[in-house]
Amino acid sequence: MGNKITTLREIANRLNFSVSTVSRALHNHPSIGLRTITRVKELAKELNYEPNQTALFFKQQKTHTIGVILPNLKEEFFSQAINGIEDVAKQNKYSVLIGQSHDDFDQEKQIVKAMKDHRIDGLIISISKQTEDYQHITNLKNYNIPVVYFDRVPDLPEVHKVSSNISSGTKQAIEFLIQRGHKRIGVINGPEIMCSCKERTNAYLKVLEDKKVGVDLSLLVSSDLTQESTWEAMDKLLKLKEPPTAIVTINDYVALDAIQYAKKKKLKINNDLCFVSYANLPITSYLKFPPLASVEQYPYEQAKKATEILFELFGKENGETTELSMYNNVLIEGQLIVHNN
Amino acid sequence: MGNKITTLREIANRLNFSVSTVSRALHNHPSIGLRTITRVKELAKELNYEPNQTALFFKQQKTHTIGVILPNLKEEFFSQAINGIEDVAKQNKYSVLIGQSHDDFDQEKQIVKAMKDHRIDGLIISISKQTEDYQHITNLKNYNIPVVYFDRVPDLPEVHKVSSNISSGTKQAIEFLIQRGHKRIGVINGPEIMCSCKERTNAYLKVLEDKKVGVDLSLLVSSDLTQESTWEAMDKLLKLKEPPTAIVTINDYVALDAIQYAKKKKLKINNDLCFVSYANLPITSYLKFPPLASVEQYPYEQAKKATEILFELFGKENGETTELSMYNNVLIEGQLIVHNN
DNA sequence: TGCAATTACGCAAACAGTTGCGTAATTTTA
DNA sequence: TAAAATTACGCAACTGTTTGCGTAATTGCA
Repeated sequence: MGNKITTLREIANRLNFSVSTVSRALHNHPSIGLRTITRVKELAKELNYEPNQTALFFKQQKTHTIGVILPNLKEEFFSQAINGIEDVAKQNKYSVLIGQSHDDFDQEKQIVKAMKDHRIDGLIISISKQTEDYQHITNLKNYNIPVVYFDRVPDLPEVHKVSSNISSGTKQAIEFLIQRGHKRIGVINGPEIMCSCKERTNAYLKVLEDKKVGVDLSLLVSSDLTQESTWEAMDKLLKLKEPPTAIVTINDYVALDAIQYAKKKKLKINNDLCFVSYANLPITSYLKFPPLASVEQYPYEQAKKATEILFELFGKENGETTELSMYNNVLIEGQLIVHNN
Repeated sequence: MGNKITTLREIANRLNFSVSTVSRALHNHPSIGLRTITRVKELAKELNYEPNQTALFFKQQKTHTIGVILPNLKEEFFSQAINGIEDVAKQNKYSVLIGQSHDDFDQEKQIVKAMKDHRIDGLIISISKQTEDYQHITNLKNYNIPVVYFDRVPDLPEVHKVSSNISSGTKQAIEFLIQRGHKRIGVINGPEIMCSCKERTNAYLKVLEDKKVGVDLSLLVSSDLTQESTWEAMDKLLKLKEPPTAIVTINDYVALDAIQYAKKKKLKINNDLCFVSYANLPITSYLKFPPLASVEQYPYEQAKKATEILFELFGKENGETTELSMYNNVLIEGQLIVHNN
């Protein structure tokens, strides 16, 4: 089927009209006669004409495409986030270009560059755990590409971001454990460069203070989110003279690895040692030893909100948004979900 | 930062050259003098010139973008597949436009249309479980957009496809169960319109025949992959006068739901009732009651191979590939993985 | 019948880049 | 010193579409 793709010119030639007349006819421009409009539209339908979007994109300097960069799609947290993004994008007739950084800074930079070259209209990004330097991203404003960060957001004032309220989530988690009688509560946090981690630490300390529970800084350890690193963190905690009776982990995946380690050490999960984490992944319902509770962070809503903000930014475009108050910094409230199986 | 994006014209104007000279200078065209090349390149670097890819794409009628449509990203099978696609795309300096059909035929059609409008250079698709009619996809050849199906492939001869060898996988699964003494082996298959399901049924029947095990067709039930449907299927199987002692399910997710149901019925998993499934998801290692074994289907390799085929097709482009022998139909061998926890 | 108003359409530029062809200027060769 | 060869660059077309402006043809009205 050597079918040629129909263009305006094709239609114009066949009807002996100019390309501009055909274009206007298809758009019901008032300056075009009814008979002409009818003839053009008939032939257009017959030839199955569809405007070449790439030409349009090129002309109007818009690609109707948003870029999404996240650490990975394997974690259900992020695949749910994608749903939120896709839904909003679809409503606005936008397509989604996707890239996984695999938590690698260089890959993240590469993807940003590729997306910039593709002239995406905007970017939604959850930064890699290695990312400390945001130039490759902030640089996008030179290309008039707005950026909204979500979940893993940088600690910068002049950016748009949506993230989970780690403080309140942590408060819920720790208070839950204190209420159940725990006094030595360990924390397996993530890499310190992730700004949510500082927040988690601060919130932890504040709750202990408020509740008059003594603080022991050796209960605070961190993992780079790999299994080995989590096991090392567990090792540190369990080797303390007074090991914790409960552990809060940065997310469910780390919790799973930590639980596995505890099991290997013959500890009774949620008995000798309780776990609470963040994310509340659906798979936990099938798990042998799920965390006792998990802070639901509503990835769909976070991502949806981030995308909505991006589309708002498309609307503005015009003036300088240099006023600090113009930057969105949305916090989504998490909620502690207690598992009962 | 009202930074304008630098164009060839900008450089040309500043140096009093023509746009074409600048373009050629940047490409080291032999007809351009060395001094000119140097001056142009200097200014280009200074102004941070980067060619407008959309203009290029438009001119060469290529978008350097491949579309990927799959049922969802939530299933780890598909998110691993995406990795295979992304890796090959990246090597070829291509970007990936993604869309989830959510197993809905209409959404699938919509996404195909959107991607066609975006003039993707090629499509990789794993069809929705509702899809019986492939016109919206085959129609893409009118736009010279090659398509490669993977995993969930249609039963058509004149298409390129990569899928798992269900027959051999099923053979391994059933023989494994027979070897362990099972004689009444149930099957929870997927919707009949999925062509892998027929294959699974046929392979099942063939193995039973080869091994001289009697066939009872009431042991063959199907689920539409939702939890409710799987539970109904389980209900049918367990209510048989002679219920099965082992069940093979179409994938791990269905297995998990089936196992949950069996548990509710107070059956001892992998004791009263054994499960074997397909996919071998990593999460099963954390599970309370994982299937006894699962046929690994290598989604990364499947998707990678599909993408490689797509890029080969980009190479051809030229003549009609109407010869049936020209169509790729790759089967990836699965392997039964026995879990031991 | 002549002039204004209206209708109906085409020309060309614009978006950013590439490229065949043409040509002026310079250098080489006879 | 004139012709030939080479060097160095510009013009214009092309990708498909939209749109400001201009103009020819038709109609209305006096």
